[in-house]
Amino acid sequence: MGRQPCCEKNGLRRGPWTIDEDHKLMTFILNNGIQCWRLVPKLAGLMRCGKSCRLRWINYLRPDLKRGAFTEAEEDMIIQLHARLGNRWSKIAAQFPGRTDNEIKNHWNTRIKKKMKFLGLDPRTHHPIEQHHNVEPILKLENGESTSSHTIFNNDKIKEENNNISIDKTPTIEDIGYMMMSHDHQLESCTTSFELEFPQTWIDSPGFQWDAFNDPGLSFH
DNA sequence: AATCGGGGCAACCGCACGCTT
DNA sequence: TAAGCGTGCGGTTGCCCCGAT
Repeated sequence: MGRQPCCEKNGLRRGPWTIDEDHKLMTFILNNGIQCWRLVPKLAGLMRCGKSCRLRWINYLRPDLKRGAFTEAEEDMIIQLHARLGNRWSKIAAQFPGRTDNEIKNHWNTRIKKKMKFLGLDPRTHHPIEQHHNVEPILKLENGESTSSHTIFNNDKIKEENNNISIDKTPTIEDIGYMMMSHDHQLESCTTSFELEFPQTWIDSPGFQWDAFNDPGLSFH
């Protein structure tokens, strides 16, 4: 015997919530609290199923929700928690008061995953995608060519424009980020390459700037 | 100005789990 | 012990917005 659906589907509204529905749900919950989600829509006068009401409340209407973009510290923490917990979004969200599991999951899928791939890390395992440590993140340039962060870092022209960066050391993520932020021209030549530090150290770097990857001239694979 | 495509986010779906009967 | 029920969770979908063409 299969499970009963959580509600009768017939006659119930679906899709985006209206302001009036939000108002009804919020007023009801603030006045009466939540005893049984199945009863909430009936008592609140809503043509929604209880499950939909619960989701709307948790993800959008709760007064303690924190709005706005994720900070770099939050992103770093999400990555660390994901490495430990995997896709247990509710457990991860529990560490972020005011954030929802849905919000964190969406942020992971739309932003952090891409950035990890750029760093040569598998978002599922947090291990390098390649077997070797010298994984080169691949960048696509405006002119359609592909290159790597190594190439950018070792480009003579960029070196000239970033003379505050030593070329005799392994670049830090700050170095790469700085150079990528100022990258507004196409590469003309490649020079010697070097071994990158293990990518995980980039993420752990306290000065790591994700914004470095928003350079309009670059896109991620 | 119109169209297209991609990104981001809200919401839905189905399953799992724990509690009750 | 098994069935029913309510809720939570994670994956997926669909829609809207915005930038590019």
